[in-house]
Amino acid sequence: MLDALDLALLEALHDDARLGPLELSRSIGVARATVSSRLQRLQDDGVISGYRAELDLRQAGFTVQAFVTLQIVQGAIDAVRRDLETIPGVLEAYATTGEGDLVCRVAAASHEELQTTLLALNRSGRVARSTSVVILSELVPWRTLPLLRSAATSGAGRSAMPVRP
Amino acid sequence: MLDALDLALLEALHDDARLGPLELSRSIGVARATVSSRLQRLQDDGVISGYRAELDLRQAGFTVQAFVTLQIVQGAIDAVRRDLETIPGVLEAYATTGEGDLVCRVAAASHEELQTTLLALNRSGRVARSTSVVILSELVPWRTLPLLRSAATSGAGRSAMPVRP
DNA sequence: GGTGAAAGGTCATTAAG
DNA sequence: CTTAATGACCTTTCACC
Repeated sequence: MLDALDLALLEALHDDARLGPLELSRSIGVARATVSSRLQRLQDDGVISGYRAELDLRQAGFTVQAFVTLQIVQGAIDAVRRDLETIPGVLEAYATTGEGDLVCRVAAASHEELQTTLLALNRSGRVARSTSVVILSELVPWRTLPLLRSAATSGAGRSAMPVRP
Repeated sequence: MLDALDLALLEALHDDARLGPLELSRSIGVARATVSSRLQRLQDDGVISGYRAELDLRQAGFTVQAFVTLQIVQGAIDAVRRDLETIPGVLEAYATTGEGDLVCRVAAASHEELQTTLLALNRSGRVARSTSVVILSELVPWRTLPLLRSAATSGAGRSAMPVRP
């Protein structure tokens, strides 16, 4: 379980992943060695899975995104997954419950290009039916911290809150 | 438009956002100053929108995710957006075309907790109908590079020195 | 290219559960 | 007694001018 110090580290690194141990230790108010060991633990536990540069697809010219639900023929999920991997416009894909078997997220530079990508999906031969909804606007940008905050031990669980020397 | 050098930078930083200009210049094979100026341009253009630590929700204990489609009452989108922001389990939300007006992604530590979050969504009063599909497995992990590669000007190779126009 | 500043590692000491 | 945090040391490496 995460405590207040873990959460402070995650919050800081969520804003800027390139902050170093020294800067983190100053902004949070704990020793540098403490920051390092906690970060090591978070990485070893896999809570921090990596440090990534975030790319703005819109600024890169891909202004259209859509959620696509696919119904596929029995037992073809793995084949469809391989097909999806070869289509550049597919940003992510998940197997799901419900009427569709699979939901994927697609990006394109224009509606025409989106249509091309959707046709590529259907051309797979293993796709029985597809329905797509186009994203009009972003209401809540991607975030994970509120969820982590709601689960963190509120200070009583572990020892260290920032203590001034 | 992105060229081969931009793409190489984005690929490297997508793997590890904490690489510095020196290490980038070595792995790509261009001068340090070139890397710095290109990075500056990518950031100024907003293509690189930030450097973030990627958190693994599953490792943090949130093993359940779902896509939720909401139909809402006329003109209540903004009110619903504010409601969604207050619910920690909501990871992201988008206004969409189609039968639903809105699609959001929700995470929870268990099916019980997921149900609690779904109930919180419906309790909003402005939600007419909601349908949710639970994510069973991740078929294609989030990626943007294939799309960027497909659009990059396929000019100079990587061993040759890309020259800025 | 040179320089000042961090990163990364180790360790003895201290405090707390 | 076990676990964690601390501050201080070190060397190497990087970022900025």
